[in-house]
Amino acid sequence: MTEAPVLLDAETRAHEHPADHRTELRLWLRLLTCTNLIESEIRSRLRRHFGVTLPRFDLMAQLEKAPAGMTLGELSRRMMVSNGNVTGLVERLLETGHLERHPHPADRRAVVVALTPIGRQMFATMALAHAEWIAELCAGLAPADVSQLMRLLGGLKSHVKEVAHG
Amino acid sequence: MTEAPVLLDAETRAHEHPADHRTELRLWLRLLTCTNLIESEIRSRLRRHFGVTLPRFDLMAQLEKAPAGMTLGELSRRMMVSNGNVTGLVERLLETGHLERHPHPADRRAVVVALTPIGRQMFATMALAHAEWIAELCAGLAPADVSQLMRLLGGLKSHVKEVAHG
DNA sequence: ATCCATTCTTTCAAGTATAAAATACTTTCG
DNA sequence: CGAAAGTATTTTATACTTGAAAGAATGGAT
Repeated sequence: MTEAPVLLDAETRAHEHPADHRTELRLWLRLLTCTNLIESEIRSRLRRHFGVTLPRFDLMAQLEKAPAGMTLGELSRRMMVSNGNVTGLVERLLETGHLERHPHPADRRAVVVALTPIGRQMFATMALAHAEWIAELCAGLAPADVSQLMRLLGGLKSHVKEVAHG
Repeated sequence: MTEAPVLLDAETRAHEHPADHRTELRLWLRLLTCTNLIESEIRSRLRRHFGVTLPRFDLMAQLEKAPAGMTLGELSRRMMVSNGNVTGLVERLLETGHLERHPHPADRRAVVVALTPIGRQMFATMALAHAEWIAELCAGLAPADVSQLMRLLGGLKSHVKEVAHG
């Protein structure tokens, strides 16, 4: 079974000697760990300080950026979650008075939801704390590290989008 | 409202002029987006190719690394999810014959679960595909980028752990 | 030997999430 | 106009997840 060493380009080599991709796996694991650590810390602080869940905070954050409101489908796309999920989240936020519904001016299928004044006020308070928490959690990185990370993750993000949807 | 410029250390400045932390927020958003994009792509491929959910794959991946099996608590810690969550996942994997239970040799409170031969075989197949998918999704990064990212995320991870638990 | 804090698992309720099918509406084009 | 194609939302079913509480077992201290 011994073979003479042969020069091969990268693609051929990958077919002949299937790489174990160990490095990429470790990177993915670390990326996942970082995200999970931050996310669960934020989740528990939101609950402790404001009695709010992270998905609800995220939904309100999207609406804050659209003062005129947004359709459920638009919310679903921006939050990168399923339609049915958004329906349920909106229902609960309507009950608590943070959101209000309007008919879509042009499209009778669509519903537009927007923050109520109370919801907007509530979100403003939470967003301030949230930004400080994120900064605190990222404080281990020097400013140069932050921009390095932005750049590298930007490249990763656009490549993943290509692979996934392209 | 004009003020004479004053030299302040970082902490004082943060109190006087509460920073908006825009950069850190953008970094967090991008980190989250990258993770979610990859995760949902992997999730849908696992379902399409193997009819398996990501949580179940993750659980099997932990058990693969411990041929003698593992207690539920240990699984819960390594997967960074709640105890009750693991109980449910294990139940379903027992039903499908991928896992088996043994009493813990020394501790009667604990339950040890391990992959069955079928589970191990199944996981081996999936793990191979999974590693290739991750490598494909990371292919946008040069090898130097990968190690840069590893280093930067490593720093972030340890700092977050300190802030969260320390 | 008994108490007690801790650890391990299960259970429960509420909430979050997906996928797939169903329903309702709009636009386009014949 | 009216059918077809496409878009928007809801519904349904199932699965995942957490947080909290409860029960069983352990190990150490008295």
